[in-house]
Amino acid sequence: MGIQERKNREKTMRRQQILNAAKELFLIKGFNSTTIEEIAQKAELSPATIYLYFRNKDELYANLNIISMQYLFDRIEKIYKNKKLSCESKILKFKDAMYDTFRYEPLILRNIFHIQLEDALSSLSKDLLDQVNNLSHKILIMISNVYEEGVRQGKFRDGLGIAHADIIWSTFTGLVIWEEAKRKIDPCKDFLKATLDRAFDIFCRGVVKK
Amino acid sequence: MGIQERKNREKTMRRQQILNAAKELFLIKGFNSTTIEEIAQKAELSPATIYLYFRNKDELYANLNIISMQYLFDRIEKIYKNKKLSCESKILKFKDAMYDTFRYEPLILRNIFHIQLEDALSSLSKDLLDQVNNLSHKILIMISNVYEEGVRQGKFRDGLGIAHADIIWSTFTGLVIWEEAKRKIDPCKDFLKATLDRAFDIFCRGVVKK
Amino acid sequence: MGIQERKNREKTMRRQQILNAAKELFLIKGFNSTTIEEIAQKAELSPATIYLYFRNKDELYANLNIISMQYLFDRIEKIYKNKKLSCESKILKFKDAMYDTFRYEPLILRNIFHIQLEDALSSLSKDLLDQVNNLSHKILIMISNVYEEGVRQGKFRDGLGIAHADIIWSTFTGLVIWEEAKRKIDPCKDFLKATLDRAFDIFCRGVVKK
Amino acid sequence: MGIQERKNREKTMRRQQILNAAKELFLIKGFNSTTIEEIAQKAELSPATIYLYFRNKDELYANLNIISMQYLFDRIEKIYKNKKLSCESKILKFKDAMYDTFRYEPLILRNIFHIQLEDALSSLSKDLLDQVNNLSHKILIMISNVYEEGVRQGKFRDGLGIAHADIIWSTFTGLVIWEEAKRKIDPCKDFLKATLDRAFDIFCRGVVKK
DNA sequence: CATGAATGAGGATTCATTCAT
DNA sequence: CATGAATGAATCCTCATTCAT
Repeated sequence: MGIQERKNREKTMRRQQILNAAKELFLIKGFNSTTIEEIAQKAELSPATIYLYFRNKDELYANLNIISMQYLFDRIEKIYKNKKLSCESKILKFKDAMYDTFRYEPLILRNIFHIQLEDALSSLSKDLLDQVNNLSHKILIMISNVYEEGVRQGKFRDGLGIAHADIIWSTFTGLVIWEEAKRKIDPCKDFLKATLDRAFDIFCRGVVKK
Repeated sequence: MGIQERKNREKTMRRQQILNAAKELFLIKGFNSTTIEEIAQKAELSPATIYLYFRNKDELYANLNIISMQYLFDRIEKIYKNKKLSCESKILKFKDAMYDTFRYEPLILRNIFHIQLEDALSSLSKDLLDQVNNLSHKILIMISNVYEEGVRQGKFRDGLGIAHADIIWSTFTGLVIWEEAKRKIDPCKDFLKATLDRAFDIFCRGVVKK
Repeated sequence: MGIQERKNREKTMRRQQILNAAKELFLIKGFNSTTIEEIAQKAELSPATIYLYFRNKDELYANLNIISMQYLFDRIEKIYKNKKLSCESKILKFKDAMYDTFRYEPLILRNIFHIQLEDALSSLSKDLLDQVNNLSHKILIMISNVYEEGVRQGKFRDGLGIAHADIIWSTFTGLVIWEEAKRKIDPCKDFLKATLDRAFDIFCRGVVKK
Repeated sequence: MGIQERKNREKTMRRQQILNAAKELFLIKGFNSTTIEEIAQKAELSPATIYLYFRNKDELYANLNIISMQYLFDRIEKIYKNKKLSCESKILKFKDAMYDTFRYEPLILRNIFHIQLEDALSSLSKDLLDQVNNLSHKILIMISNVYEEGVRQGKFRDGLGIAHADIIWSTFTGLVIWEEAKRKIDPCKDFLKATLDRAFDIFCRGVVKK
C-alpha cells in the first residue's frame, strides 16, 4: 500500500529526473552530441540506471517528444471543443497554443524535425513511433476540421481541410525553426511572436471569403 | 596544353564524383549515419582520396550545401532583376524557383536545417560557414526588397520587408519538410506542389491591399 | 566497508596492470610503435578500458614517467636529508640511487629524453607535464645544494652548484644512454656500473680542493 | 661528358636540397611529426621525387646523421693525428670539436639518440646502420687511444682507454641534451659552453696523476 | 533497485609509399 | 627524370549498452 505507493512515486520521480536532464542537454547540445553519461551525471544517476527506465537513447528522446506533443494536443483539443469560438478565432487560438507550447517546451520542434529528418532513431520501437505520429495526426485533423467547418459556414474559401491544416502547421514550424536559426547568428533579436502573428493574420485574410 | 586541361577536367570530375556519391547517401541516410567509407565506396575511390578533395566530412557536407544554395540564389536573382515582372508575380516565381531547387536538389533543406539546428559540424571552417550564411542572407534580402517595393507601389499592405521575407521562406521550408515527413509515412501521396501553390495563393491574397 | 575497500584495491590493481603492460611494451618497442591495442591485450583488457584509467596514450606514458621520477626523488631526498653523510659521499650515493633507479625502472631515462626531446606528447595535460618538470627540478636542486655545501665547507672548488648538478646529472644520463646503445650492438657486455663508478670517481677527484 | 657531368651535378644538388629541407624540419618538429610531404614542399619537389633519392623516410634520416658524423669524424681525426699536441690538450680540443659540430649541426645528437633509443627506424638498411655505427666507433677509438697514450706517458691515471672515451663522449652528449632540454623550458639561458668547459676541466683534473 | 566497471563495434583521419603518365 | 594523384594500412579514441554485484 503505502510502501508500494511510495515506491511508485519514487519511480515516477526518477523517471522525471532523467527526462528533465535529457531535455535540457538535448536542447543545448543536440541529440548526437549528448551522451548517456552526461544525462546520467546531470540526473545524478548512473548510466546503467537510465536503461532501467528507457530501452535506449532513442526511446528516451522519443519520450520527451511525446510529452511535448501531448501538451500541445491537450491545448489544441480544448480550443477545438470550445463551442463558443468561431472558426477564425479558433485558428488564431491554435497559433497561440502552438506558440505557448514551443515557449514552454522549446525542444518540441527540434524533436519533431529530428525524428522526421534524422538519420538516427532507427532503434525506435514501432509503438513509440506510432504514438508520436498518432498525436500529430490527431492535431492535424482537428485543425483540418476547423477549417472545413469554416468552409461549410461560408466563411472560408473552398479547399481541403487537411491541406490548410498542413499549411498552418508548416507555417508555424517553419517560422519557429527559422527564427531560432536567425537568433543563433544574432541572439538579441526575437521577433518570433510578432512575425507569427503577422503570418497568421495574412493567412486568415487570405483565406476568408470577401 | 590539352594534357593540362584534361587533368583539370578529370580532377573536377573526381570531385563531382565524390559530391554525387555523398549527396545521395546523405539524403538517404542522413549526415551522421553516412560514413566516409561508404561515400568512398560509392564514388569508387578509397577513403583517403576523399581527403584529397575535402578537408573533412563536415566540409564535404557544407560544400554540397553551398552548391544548392548557389543554384537557388541564381534562380532568385534572375527573377529579382527582371524588371518586367510585377511584385506579386515575382513572389510567385520565387516560390517556383524554391520548389524547383528543392526538386533538383532535395538535400538543400535538410542541409540548411542540419547546419542551423544541428550539434555537429563544429569543424566547419569559418569561411565555409560564412558562405552558407551569406548566400541565404542575400536571398532573404531580395525577397524582402520585392515586398517593400510592393508596399511602395501601394499594392501590398504595410509591413517590414524582412518579416515578410521570413514568412515566405518559412512557409516554403516548413511545407517542404512537413510534406516530406508525411511522405515517409505514406510514400504514395505527393501534394507538395499543390499545397505550396495554395499557401502562396493565400499569402498573396492576405497581403494585397483591397 | 570491506566491500568498498576491495573495490578500491581492485581498481588500483587494474591501473597497475595497465601501467605494467605499458611499461614493458614502451621499453621494448618505444612509444610510437606501441599501440593502445597491444597494451590492452597484454593487460588482458579492452582498449576502451584503458581510457577509463588514462585520458589518452600520452598521459599513460607520462604517468609511468612520474612513477619512476618519484622513486628517484625519494631516494635522492633520503640521502639529501641524512645529516651524517659528508658532501662527497652524498654525491657518490646520489650516483648509486640513480643507478638503482635506472636498473629498477629502465624506462625512466628513455622517458625523460622522450618527453624532453620528442615531437609527440602534445596532448599531455599541462598539469602532468608540470609534475614531471617539477620533480626533476627538485632533484637537481638537491644535488646543487650538496655541491654548494661542499664549497662552503672548503672541500670543493668554487663554482655554481647548479652547474655541477647539471654535470652530475648529464654524466649519469649520458652514460646510461650510451652504454645502453652499445649493448644494443653487443648485448653481452655490461660495463655500466664500472664506468659509472669511474666517471664519478673522476668527477670527485676533479672537484675536490687539494 | 659535359652533359653527363651536369646531370650528375644536378642530381647531387637535388639530393642536397632534400637533405637540407629534411634537416631543418626534423630539427624543429622531430622525426615522427615531420611528414615526407612537408619535406617535399620545403625542397620544392614532389613527395614521389624524394623516393628517387632515398629508399624511405628512415634512410633519409640516417643519411643526415652520417653527414654530421662524418664532419665530427674529420675534426676529431685532424686533432688525433696532430703530433704536436699533448694528450691533455687533445682531449680539450676534442671537446671543442664536438661542441662545434653540435653548433654546426644541432641535429646530430638528437639523431644519435633517436637512432639509438627510438622505436622507429626499423626499416633502416643494415648497410646504413653499419656506417653510422662504424663512424662513431672510430671516433671512440681515437679518443680511447689518446687516453691510453696519456697513461703510457705517465700523465693520466691507469684505466681502460675505451672506458674513458665512453665517459668523455657521454659527458658531452649528456650535457648537450640536458642543456637543450632546459632551454626548452627557459629559452633565454645558454650555459652549454661554460658548463661543458667546466665538465672537461673537472674531467682532466680528475684524471691526471698528481 | 542501482551501479561501477567493462567493452564491442565502429569511424574519422593520417601518411608513407607507389605508379601511370 | 619528375610528379600528381591515389591508396592501404593503421591507430586513436568514443559511446551506447550490458552485467556482476
